[in-house]
Amino acid sequence: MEGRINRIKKQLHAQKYKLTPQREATVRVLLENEEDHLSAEDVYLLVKEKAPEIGLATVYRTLELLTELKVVDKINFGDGVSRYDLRKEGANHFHHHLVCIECGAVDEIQEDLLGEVEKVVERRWHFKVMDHRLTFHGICHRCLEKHESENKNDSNVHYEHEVEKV
Amino acid sequence: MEGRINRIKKQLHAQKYKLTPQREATVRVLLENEEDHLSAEDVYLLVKEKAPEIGLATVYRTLELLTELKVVDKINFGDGVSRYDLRKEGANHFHHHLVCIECGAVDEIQEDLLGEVEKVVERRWHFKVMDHRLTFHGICHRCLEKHESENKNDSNVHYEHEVEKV
DNA sequence: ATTCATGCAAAATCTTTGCACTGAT
DNA sequence: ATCAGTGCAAAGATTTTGCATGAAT
Repeated sequence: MEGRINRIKKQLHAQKYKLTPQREATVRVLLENEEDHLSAEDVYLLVKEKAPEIGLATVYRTLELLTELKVVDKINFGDGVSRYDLRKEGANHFHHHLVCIECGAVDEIQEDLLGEVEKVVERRWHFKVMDHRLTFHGICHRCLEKHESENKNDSNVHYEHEVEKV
Repeated sequence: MEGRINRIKKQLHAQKYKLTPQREATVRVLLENEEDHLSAEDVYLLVKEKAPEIGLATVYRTLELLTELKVVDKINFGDGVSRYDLRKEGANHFHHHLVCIECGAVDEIQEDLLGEVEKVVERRWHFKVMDHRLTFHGICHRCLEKHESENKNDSNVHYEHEVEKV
């Protein structure tokens, strides 16, 4: 982990930015919650635990900076907030997401599934692909399993019979 | 076009909603600007031309309703606003987008390029895919062509020689 | 009459900005 | 002394909500 912080530090220096204590605390929070998709507010609250004096505006400014440097990706799943997702080191593509429409869980796919598709796009649409965003909406494996066990007992439930409230 | 409006009307009625004049005006604007990716504000301004008394809140409520009915898709390209994109009739998948990072143009791909990829996701991640969002970021064919003609004259420019300001 | 939808304005959210101040060269 | 970076509060922007009014059965 120290290694990754150091490399981010170098990236900052290369562009004449400093790794201030506030920025470092923010980066650490992102590294420690790599699996999650934190909003700016989420990051702020977590950073506050280590560095209580930090301001929300600084968090926003840091996240913007990290987005510029492509250390994180700013994503949007359709609720009103932007979320920030650390890039895997050496990843030249943005990983994909599986959003469960039942429980809201967001899982990640690291593999690049789009190699062939990108070739098609470059050839057929004459479009130079630099990056991509791919999100699937559907039902996650956990919810699917839950349904299977429920269905053992529910196979002849009739919702039409629901009692109307008077 | 009248046919499409009628079908949308039926979809509304099926869910006990009415096609009020305001809703109809909103739908017409969407149909007339099918190629674009209008924000709520954009829609509001266009609807106002036909029905000047309409309120912005009604436009928001109508767009929300149409999103629920899957007549439109609510999308987000990362600027702060939601955009609304009419679904092609009969399309069971959401079309893809090509966003140019130079000129900002957004082109659409109607073809479904993800059939194989979705099968992989369902098998390998045990995830039931219901819908997807795919956006490529890169350089569109217009900008690429512009570069090619510029490069005829620019092939030996050296940016390192830029003069520093004192 | 009742119910659904509307317009307006106010409120709520999320994000950005202005400004005075601090801390490191 | 300079200058990037910070915290705070205010402003901005987008979207949602409360409520009185209006239209349609």
